Amino acid sequence: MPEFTRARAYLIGAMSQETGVNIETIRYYEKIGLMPKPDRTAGGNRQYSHDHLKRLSFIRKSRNLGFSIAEIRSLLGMVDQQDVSCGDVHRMTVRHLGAVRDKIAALQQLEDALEGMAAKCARGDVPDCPIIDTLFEQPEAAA
Amino acid sequence: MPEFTRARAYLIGAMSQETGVNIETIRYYEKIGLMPKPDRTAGGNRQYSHDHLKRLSFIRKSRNLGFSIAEIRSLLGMVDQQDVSCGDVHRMTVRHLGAVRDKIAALQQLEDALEGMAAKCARGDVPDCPIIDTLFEQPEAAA
DNA sequence: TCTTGCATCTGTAGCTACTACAGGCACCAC
DNA sequence: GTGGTGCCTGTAGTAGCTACAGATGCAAGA
Repeated sequence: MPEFTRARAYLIGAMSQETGVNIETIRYYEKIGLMPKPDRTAGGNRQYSHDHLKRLSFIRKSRNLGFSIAEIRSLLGMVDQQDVSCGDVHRMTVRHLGAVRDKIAALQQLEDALEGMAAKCARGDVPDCPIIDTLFEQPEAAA
Repeated sequence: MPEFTRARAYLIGAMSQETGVNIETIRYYEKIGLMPKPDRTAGGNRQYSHDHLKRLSFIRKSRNLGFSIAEIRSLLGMVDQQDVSCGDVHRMTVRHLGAVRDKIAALQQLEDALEGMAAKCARGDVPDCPIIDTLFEQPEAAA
């Protein structure tokens, strides 16, 4: 990649285009301290460097992987302190993987229940719907 | 079930106990119009009937099945108007089932990606972490 | 030079579905 | 009458944005 590309400065619209992160979201990340305050042009517009771009792309990817803002903050904290221990990152990833698997299991249970309900239903214009009946049954013990 | 049980009145704490819905949440459902305003005791406490209990239990079950408040509102709207067409309910259920399946698929993709990342990682106290490297790669085209 | 139009600015309010609190009553037992 | 519990209202906080309003910046065309 040619040098001038790396040295280029980006306005917020370009950042948004390059990373797919909404302009408002970029400003929001700045506000909550996930992105550092960038330089400004003479007129007051934000001016980003290639490093900013890489960082925003990191955040975007991590968000896509389902990491919370708090988790990304710790990941970036490690990066910022140049104190990246692979063990720590691995632990966070595995913990997160566990949470994702739990979510999948819960949704699969839900899928089964919904399938069962849909199968019971006559679909027609009948007034008595087994789905509604199911939902209107006696309350169970508190979950 | 004996008649006196059906005729009994419940205070908000009892409603919460019977259904497992938080007291604050019950008040919140009243505020947003999902639960009707109940009678009050002389002292001003909410007093619920068995019908209220059934309705709240319906809401709770539907929430557990992942229906949004808006979806529950339409389900209850049909019930309230005694206009429950099984076809409509079935359509809502199937649409919701589709959304749940989409979410499962997305999470499974995420699971794969996280597994891949975790597997690449040496776990040790090495400074160069492949997980971080992966996340810090060039930005892709906007998604 | 003026105008047009797009990009960007700040700041605030809204979204979902709750949850948590503060400060105050009602009611009961002792 | 005092203590404890349950309930009341109203407001603010949570996550992670998104959507405005109203004011500028800036570049290109007439």
